[in-house]
Order: sequence, then structure tokens, then C-alpha cells
Amino acid sequence: MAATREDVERRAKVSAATVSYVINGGPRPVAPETRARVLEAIKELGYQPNAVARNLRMKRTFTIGLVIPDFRNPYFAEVVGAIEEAATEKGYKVILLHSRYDPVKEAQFVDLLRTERVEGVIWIPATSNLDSPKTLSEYAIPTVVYDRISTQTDMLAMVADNYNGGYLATRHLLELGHKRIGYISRPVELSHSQGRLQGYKDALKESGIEVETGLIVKGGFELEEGKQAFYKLCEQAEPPTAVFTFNDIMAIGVLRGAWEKGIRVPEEMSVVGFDDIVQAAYTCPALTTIHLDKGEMGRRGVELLMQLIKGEAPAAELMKAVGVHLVVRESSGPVPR
Amino acid sequence: MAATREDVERRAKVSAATVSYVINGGPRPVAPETRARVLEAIKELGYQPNAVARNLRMKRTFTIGLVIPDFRNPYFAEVVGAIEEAATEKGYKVILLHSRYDPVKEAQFVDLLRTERVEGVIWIPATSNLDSPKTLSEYAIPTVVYDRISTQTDMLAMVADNYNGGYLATRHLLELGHKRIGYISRPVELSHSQGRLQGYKDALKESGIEVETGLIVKGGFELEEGKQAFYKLCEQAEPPTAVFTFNDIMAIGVLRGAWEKGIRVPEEMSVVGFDDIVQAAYTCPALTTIHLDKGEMGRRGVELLMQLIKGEAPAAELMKAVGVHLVVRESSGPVPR
DNA sequence: ATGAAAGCGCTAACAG
DNA sequence: CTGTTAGCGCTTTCAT
Repeated sequence: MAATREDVERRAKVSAATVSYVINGGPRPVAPETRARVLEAIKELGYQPNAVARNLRMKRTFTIGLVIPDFRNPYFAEVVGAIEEAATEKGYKVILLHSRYDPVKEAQFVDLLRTERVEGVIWIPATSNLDSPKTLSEYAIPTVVYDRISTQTDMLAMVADNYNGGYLATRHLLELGHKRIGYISRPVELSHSQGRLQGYKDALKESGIEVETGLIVKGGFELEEGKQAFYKLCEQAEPPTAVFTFNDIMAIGVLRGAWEKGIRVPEEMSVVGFDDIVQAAYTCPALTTIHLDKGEMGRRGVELLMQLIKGEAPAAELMKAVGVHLVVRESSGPVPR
Repeated sequence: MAATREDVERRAKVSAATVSYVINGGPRPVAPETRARVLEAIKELGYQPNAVARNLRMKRTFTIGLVIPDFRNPYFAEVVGAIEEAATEKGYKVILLHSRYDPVKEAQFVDLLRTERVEGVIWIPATSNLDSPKTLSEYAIPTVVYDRISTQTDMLAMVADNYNGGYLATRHLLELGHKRIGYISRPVELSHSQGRLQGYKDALKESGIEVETGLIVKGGFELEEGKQAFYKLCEQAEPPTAVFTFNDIMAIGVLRGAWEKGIRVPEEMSVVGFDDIVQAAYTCPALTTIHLDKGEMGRRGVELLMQLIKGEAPAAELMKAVGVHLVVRESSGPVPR
């Protein structure tokens, strides 16, 4: 077994308290000479304090939980990275749990997180059902719901400025001179996609353009569904000259659909989409994309959680919707097959 | 504070041992009627055992560490997902650490993982420098190095069958009738890219085609570098008719370069690449791609680690190179810009 | 400036 | 079948 504090104690011929004071730099002072002896012993023994014992004694774990539907989605992967980084900076570890969009697993996480005595949790729900994070917070574990909240809830939540993203995307298309702009929506609306839709609608209204329900169609999560949604838009008496999609897979679907119809993008049609899932911006220069600033989201989420853990009232500006960028790509020619 | 075992004890009017036996289903039997009383008390109190105390007592943590260069890379994100899933199934939690390719951070992780008393670690090194994982394993923490090992090392390592991937890719191109096949390599070779290169060479030799050093050029990690590498290949007296790249970013770079030169892919030229970084297969149907089976890799890695933790000799077949697939995409027309 | 000792919440050996 | 008790390795109060 690894060396314990007692080994250090004996080797340096000091008491338990002294070792502790040296390691933790307090709360009481230690004579320089004694400190040197202790440090020496620690080094010789290759001693590392046992965090489990320390956690038990201090009744703290310095750990937060992070619940996420699926790492494989680059959107979430980026979020994980940002949160992990921010948490580490503040001296917290992260226990990672992924639900794979399974509410049953989510329910199990509640017990797990309680048992582990995590100090707080950032939870990206699998669906709009917030029962599990809610249960957790009822057990007095500070919990922040991230981004995909259902519209009505009394839970504390971080939200990206999806509304502004939708607005920016639509403004961009309007400025290019488009009057008929189609929107491909999420199959089942969550708050974030509703925000995007609302931004779209408001930008249109602001320009004095009426929102036509015929120009808003439901998409899905597969390329093919994006293509079909685009075809549906084309069935309009007067088809759109531009399309805005709630994510990048749909946008690529539109690109494919346009190609098959012989419509050239971006010369004859403009496409803008949120670049959430497959980093389409990287491979499809024809696309203009909207990016959420996951780094900022993550940092703010952790900041917010820390405040809750400390029992402080959450600062209002932390909860404000944040971080959205429109990236207009230079058209660099079609990617050949 | 949360209820403790003592609260349960009092409420159910039983001893500490009995509560423990009920919770853990042993090691001694409990009378059904007593058990019911305990369960009742647990429920009423909303009691969840404290894992910290349990871990201290049992001198176990049921936790493994996972060190990874960067989640944002979908390759790693998939690996994380697979490992997390496999570990959870076996009752382990995962502490996630990402180095962001920083060896200094990696060195810090050694202390952290020791302090946390993780039972084992799966480590994907940032560079070919294995000092940190090695140090860790010298401290008697079972450590498995994942995929990107330097060629000579005495550390236990999981490896994907990169060699076979390189071989498959090249065979595929040979079977399409190509004789002059270029290879764009990693800027600095690691074992996995060396394996890919060797597979390429052997496939050529097997077909009686000489390996030309002029057809092997160094790439980078950016599209532009892929394009430049392709241009370099084209400077050959007799340019290649097909290109194999060590990752998908390079492959896309080649597609761009070909497009700018007016070469149509795949009609006039074939491109095959490992689909590691940006899921190019999703957006570039012109590409034929090689996929590592990260799910299998992850599962085997965890399996191997569990054996080490139990002190068993690692089963040979767990360490065998695994999981590589060639995916030949149906050409579905160029993706419009 | 340092030592002694209590106790965090749990498991499991020991003793009925 | 159940109760009592000794720690696991640490932090920190109370002494000195």
C-alpha cells in the first residue's frame, strides 16, 4: 500500500497535526526547520495524501458531476471540454456520466451522484423532461441545467443565446437581399430550437416580411430528412431563395437536395445553419454557420455552480444568455466528390 | 446534511452491522422482517450511503482515471464514450482529465491520480513521451496506454490495427487499378501513423510495386497543409492517380487541391483516408474512409485494465491490435458549396 | 510551535 | 440472526 500520513509522521518525528499543517500550508504555522524535515520525509516516502480520507474528514469532495446525453456529438464534446477545464481551474474534479438520451439512466444518476456526495452538478438533460435534475436539486445538491431547458421550469439554467443566433442568421440572409427564407426546424421543439425559430420570426417581422407557415418545415436528425424538408419547401408556389436550418446536418441535407435539383449554392441559393453536430463548417465552405460559444457557456456554467455551492445568490449576469457567433464563410469553391 | 447510516440504525432500531448487511446484501444474512424495517427506514429518511466513507473503509475507490489530449477531437470523444460506458457497466466511475496536448499538465495528473487513489488509468498520451504514464505505473497504479504508443516501450498498451488500416486502404486503391498511389503522412510519426505507413508499403510490395519515397510526403493538421502536400505529390514527373492520407483533414485538403487543379474526384482520382478528426465521411461522399472501431477499442481497454486491477495476467488476445474497417462510400455526387 | 485525541461514515471481524 | 467495536487516513480543536 501507499505510504500514509502516519509513516511521514514517524519518519519526520513529528505529530500528525504538523504533517497536516505542512501539507496544507496551515491553518497553523510550522517552524521552518520542522517543515523541512517533514518535506524531506514526504519526498523519501513518495507520499501523496489520501483524498478519500481527507474528503471524509472535511465532508467535501471537490467533485462536480456532469451529465450529458452523448459525448460523440461534437457539440457536447466541446461543452465537456470547456466545463472540465473551468472546473479543474477551480480545483474541482469532474465525474462524467452520459445518458445516451436514456431517461432511465438519468434517473439512476440521481442516486449515484448523491452517493458520491458531489458538490454540484451540471446537467444537460436528454429530453425536455427535467424530473431527474429536479429530484437531485430537491436533495439539496446544487444543480444547473444546461442549454436545453423546457420553457417552463423553476430550475436554474444556463442558456445560450439561441434567439440571437436565429436572429443573426436571418438578418444575414435578409441583407443578402433574400425575401423568401425557409426555416427547417427541430422535429420536436426544445427551448433552444424554439429560441432559434423566434429569432428567425422576429428578424423577418422587423423587415416587414410576413412569417409564412408554409416556409417553416420540420426536419429531423439525418441528412435525408434535411433533403426531404428542403423538397417540401420547394413545393411552395414560390419556393424560398434561402434556407436557415436549426442544425448543420439539416444544412448539409439542403446542400445535397439543392445539388440534386441542380440549384447551385451559394450562387443561386443561400444556406445558413447552426453548426452543432458535425462541424459542417469545416468541410462545407458553401455554408454560412452560427456557432455557440461553448467555451464561454462552460465557464459561466461552472461559475454559476460554484456560487450555488458557496450558497451565494446567483449573479444575474451569469444566467444571461451568452455566446453566439455568425461565421460567414468565404466561398472557396465546391468540395469535389 | 444528508442522513447517515446511524440515523437509519436508530430509526429501524437495529445495529450498524445490520444496516450494512441490508445495503450490501451480505456478507451475513438478515431476517426478512428486520430487513424490511431497515428498508423502510432508509426510504423514509431518503438515505443514500456515503461513498467516501465506504471507499475509505474498503480501501477502494471504484474509480478509474482517463487521460486524453482533447475531447474536441471526435476521435477522442468517441473513445471517451466507449470507455465510460464499459467502465460504468463494471461498476466503475471515470475521472476525466484532458491534457490539451500539454506534457506539463500530464505530469500534474500523476499526483492527482495518485491522491485520488484511482484503481487504474487509461492514458492517451499527448506526445510520444510516456514519462507520465510510466511514472504512474511505477507507483503501482495499473496503467494502460492507449493507441498512440511510441514504438519501443515496456508499458502495457492497447493498439488499434493501424497497420491493417493502411493495408486495406492501399489494397482498395490497387484493386481500383491504381499503380501510383501517394501517401500523406503525419508530420511527426507516432506508432499509429507508422503502422498506417507500413501497411501502405507492404500492400504495394505485395503487388510488386516499388515504394517510391517521392510519393510519400509529410502533411500536417490543417486543410491547407493537406492541399500543399497534394501539390507536392503533383510535382512528381509522373503524379499519383490516387492518394491515401493518414487522417481525414488531409484527405479533405487533397479534395480541395484537386478541385483547384480541375481534377475530379473520384472520377479522375481516388482518395482514401482515415476518418479520425472531423468525420469527413459524413460530409464528403467522394471519400473512401478507414474507421477504427473505437467502441471495441474502449471495451478492450477497460477489460484489460480490470484484469490488471485484479492482479491477473493480461490475456494476450486483449492486447491484440483490434478494430479497423474500410468503408467504401457510394459516390453520391459532389457536395455543392 | 507542537502533540494528543476526537471523529468524519462506513465495513467486517469478533462476540454473543 | 444480531450487536459491539475497531479501525480506514485524514483535519482540527484542545491542550501544553
